[in-house]
Amino acid sequence: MKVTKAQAQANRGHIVQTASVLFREHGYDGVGVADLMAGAGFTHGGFYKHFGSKADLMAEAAACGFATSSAATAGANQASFVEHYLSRQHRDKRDTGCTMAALGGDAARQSNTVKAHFVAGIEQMVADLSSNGTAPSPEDRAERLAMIAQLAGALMLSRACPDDASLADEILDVCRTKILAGLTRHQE
Amino acid sequence: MKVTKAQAQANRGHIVQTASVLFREHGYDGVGVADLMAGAGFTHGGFYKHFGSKADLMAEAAACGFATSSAATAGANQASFVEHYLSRQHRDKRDTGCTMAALGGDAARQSNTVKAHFVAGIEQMVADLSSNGTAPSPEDRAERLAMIAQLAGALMLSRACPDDASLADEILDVCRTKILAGLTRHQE
DNA sequence: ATTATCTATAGATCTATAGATAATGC
DNA sequence: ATTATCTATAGATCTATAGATAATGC
Repeated sequence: MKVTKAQAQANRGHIVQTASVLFREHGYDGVGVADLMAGAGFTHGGFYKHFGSKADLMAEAAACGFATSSAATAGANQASFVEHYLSRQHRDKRDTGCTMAALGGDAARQSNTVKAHFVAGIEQMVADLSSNGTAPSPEDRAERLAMIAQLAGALMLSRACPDDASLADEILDVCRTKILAGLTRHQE
Repeated sequence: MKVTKAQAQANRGHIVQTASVLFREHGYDGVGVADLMAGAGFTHGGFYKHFGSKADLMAEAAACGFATSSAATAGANQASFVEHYLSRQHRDKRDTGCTMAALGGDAARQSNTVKAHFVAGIEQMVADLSSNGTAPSPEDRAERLAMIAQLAGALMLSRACPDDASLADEILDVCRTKILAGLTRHQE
């Protein structure tokens, strides 16, 4: 039954990663501890040897979700990032997509610990959207924060439409057009 | 125990209205049938004489939430609507605020019936933002949809920050500035 | 000896239903 | 006679804990 310390740590990490996926798919309240553990390949009893509570795992899972998104984002230029973010593929695959858009609404109802990870995730995205490593000017920072709000809002609203509603694609399309136009205007 | 037919209909409406508030505050999964009925002043057993299921009520509550928002929105000019939408008061009072921002993320995980009410709610907001009764031009429609996505995203992300995070206000401020600048530019 | 995981379960809560009650509506 | 509401409960599920098991780590 017992495993090596290294394996136990790996198992713990796997639970966090599984949770970050299942929470994005079903919401914080939509998946139970037993589901999370079963998804990671364990029985639910062992959960509390790894985490103090479900709320503790929610915080770690948020950080994990932001970290994987950031790894994928960093390095891409802004235009291609926007194209991907507002793609139908991203909208239709919530479980591995942006944590902000999938769980931002849920986060408002969670503890400050969970919320603090959302602040860090948003700041990380602002940083990832910098072409170089230097801190952005106040104008650039404002521009990026406003863009992030529009991206997350567009994705959330598009996902709130039934599959057959033309509005779902329309929201993505109008926001993509408008944001990309803003980027080229800004580059001049 | 029994009440008049008119009173029963009024009670039903009161349950829907209470639900639209409690759902916005706690999420669709965060409040149970017993809580909803207790909030409206009833015991939970009577619920199923009014509604077929909790999911049925969720759809009606969404429509109710959008209807009350629309009644408050219609008539205001775009700038003052934006000022109110991105105010700290609106952010800090989720239960009677915009249903889109409070439950958009939850709606993605609900039935197409619930989602259809979100489409209707978004279309209603587009219509309410028209100064006159005529249908907007494609350009105006795109402009409004993009603005709605940014408004809802900004509110959602601001609410996902801890109370003491300066980012919460910053998100509202940068989006307000940027949207209002766009409105005046567009009016020229 | 320690501990990661498993089996089993306590206690609370959730959706939904059944049957009683008491007032309306014919 | 009908029915809106209430009391009570069934059956499922949820978070968390207790104790057993079996392998690691000293």
